[in-house]
Amino acid sequence: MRAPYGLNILDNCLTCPVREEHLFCNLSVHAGQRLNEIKSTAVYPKGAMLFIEGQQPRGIFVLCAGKTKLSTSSREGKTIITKISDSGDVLGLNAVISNRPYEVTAEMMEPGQANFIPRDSFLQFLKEQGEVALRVAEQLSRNYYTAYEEIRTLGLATSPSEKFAKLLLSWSTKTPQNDGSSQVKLTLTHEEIAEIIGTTRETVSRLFSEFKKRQLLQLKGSTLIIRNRPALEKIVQS
Amino acid sequence: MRAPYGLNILDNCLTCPVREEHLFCNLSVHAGQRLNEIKSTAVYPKGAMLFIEGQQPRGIFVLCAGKTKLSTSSREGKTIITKISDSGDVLGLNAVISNRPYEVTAEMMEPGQANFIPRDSFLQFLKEQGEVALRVAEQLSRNYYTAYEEIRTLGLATSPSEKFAKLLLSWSTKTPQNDGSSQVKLTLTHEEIAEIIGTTRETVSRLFSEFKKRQLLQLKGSTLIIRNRPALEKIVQS
DNA sequence: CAGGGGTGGTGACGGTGATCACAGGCCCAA
DNA sequence: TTGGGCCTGTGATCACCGTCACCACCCCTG
Repeated sequence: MRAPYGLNILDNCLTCPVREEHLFCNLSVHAGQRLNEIKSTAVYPKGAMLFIEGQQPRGIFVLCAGKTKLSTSSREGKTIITKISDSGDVLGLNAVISNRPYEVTAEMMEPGQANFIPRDSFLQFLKEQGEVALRVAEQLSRNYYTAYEEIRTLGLATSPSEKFAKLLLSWSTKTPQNDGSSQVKLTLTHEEIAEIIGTTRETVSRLFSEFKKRQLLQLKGSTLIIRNRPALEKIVQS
Repeated sequence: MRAPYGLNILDNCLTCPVREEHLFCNLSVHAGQRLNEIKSTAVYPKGAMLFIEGQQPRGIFVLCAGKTKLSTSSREGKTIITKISDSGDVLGLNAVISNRPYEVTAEMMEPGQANFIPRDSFLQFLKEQGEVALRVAEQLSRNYYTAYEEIRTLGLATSPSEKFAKLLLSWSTKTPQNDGSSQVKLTLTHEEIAEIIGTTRETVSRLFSEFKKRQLLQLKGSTLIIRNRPALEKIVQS
């Protein structure tokens, strides 16, 4: 019996869309074998925490199925979501490489599956496999650019509407239609969107109303239709 | 004739405080020699731009003398300063490694000197020298954590006073005195501080007044005396 | 079917910080 | 000495958005 998603990193690689950033795709046969020896697979329910901000790094997680919410919180309970990770993403890499505590909390947003590689085995693996070490450096560099984009969003955009528009655009680019609009399945609550753009649930709610009124977007059930990208880009301006 | 600061990376290494994060200190003799072959040194006036956000990466800069302001701007002209770099720091590393445009602008805040290593030579150098590649990965990882700290500051701290207190504390930790206070030479204008914490010059000015009144800090000429760290920490709370 | 938890809409209110405006200070160069 | 930049302080104003409050859903599960 077999889960519909691959239980094996290499298998999974074959089924997932080809993206260079998939750290462990297209490895040499030998490296792939070693990888399968040191990894273990687990299934997680919705709400499961892969790791929590501040914990010592136990290892890295390679997401096979399910979305994961990466977030960081202040003591008073304010939370910001820094990234929604998807199948194929590698989580906890920075913490493991630099041996510092996990800088975020990783929580499953839906039932899913992940491969786990313990820290020691992984570092050992890296020493043996030069080609993978290079991939890791590139991945770290990508993570850095993502973080920087976040800084620009939080620091340069002043109004919530600007950040909201930016978020909509980032969704929209993934599913372009030929008529200029695009559709996205909306899986986030207003609360979660608020935590992404750093505002309150009420404000997000009002932003949806406003943008609907201004014909920038449209909601059909849980699918979000983004009309008028140019207008959104004008709001963003940066 | 010789500048007071080292013209040579290795010389400079000897004169600068010993910190592991100095990428090119304590290398093997061979690696050091290669490094000196591919580097070139230049002196820069105040206001000089080492590189500008969006440019293709030409190479990395190792700062020998002078402070550098790293910043990113939006189209409308709003600017945030993400870091003040000091002697010993390596600039442009991420861009060079990942071959993406510089993500920030680096501007000399005072006259200074830097070693430049062209992209191609540097990448070649990395391939030859495994030990340095590892250092680079560690440095990238440190950069990432710095960026993350920035995200937490911008995203989680709500009021300007919170961010201001946080900034003061980050200065204060560098120069602890035995009585709990600490002194810092204040080299930034209110405008620049505003760009660091993402607010306006006027607000910074008012914050200084307020904090002086509350006995949190004191100004003697251009030296800033930070009294009462605990109170500042209470303001930060996160 | 009722009850309840999670979610979404919307009104009212008030604090806060951005914006504008202006005045005084400092430093350097002519 | 006298300008003219830049920097700093501070008042007045006002839009905006966070906060609180409440209600209407929707979808469970009992």
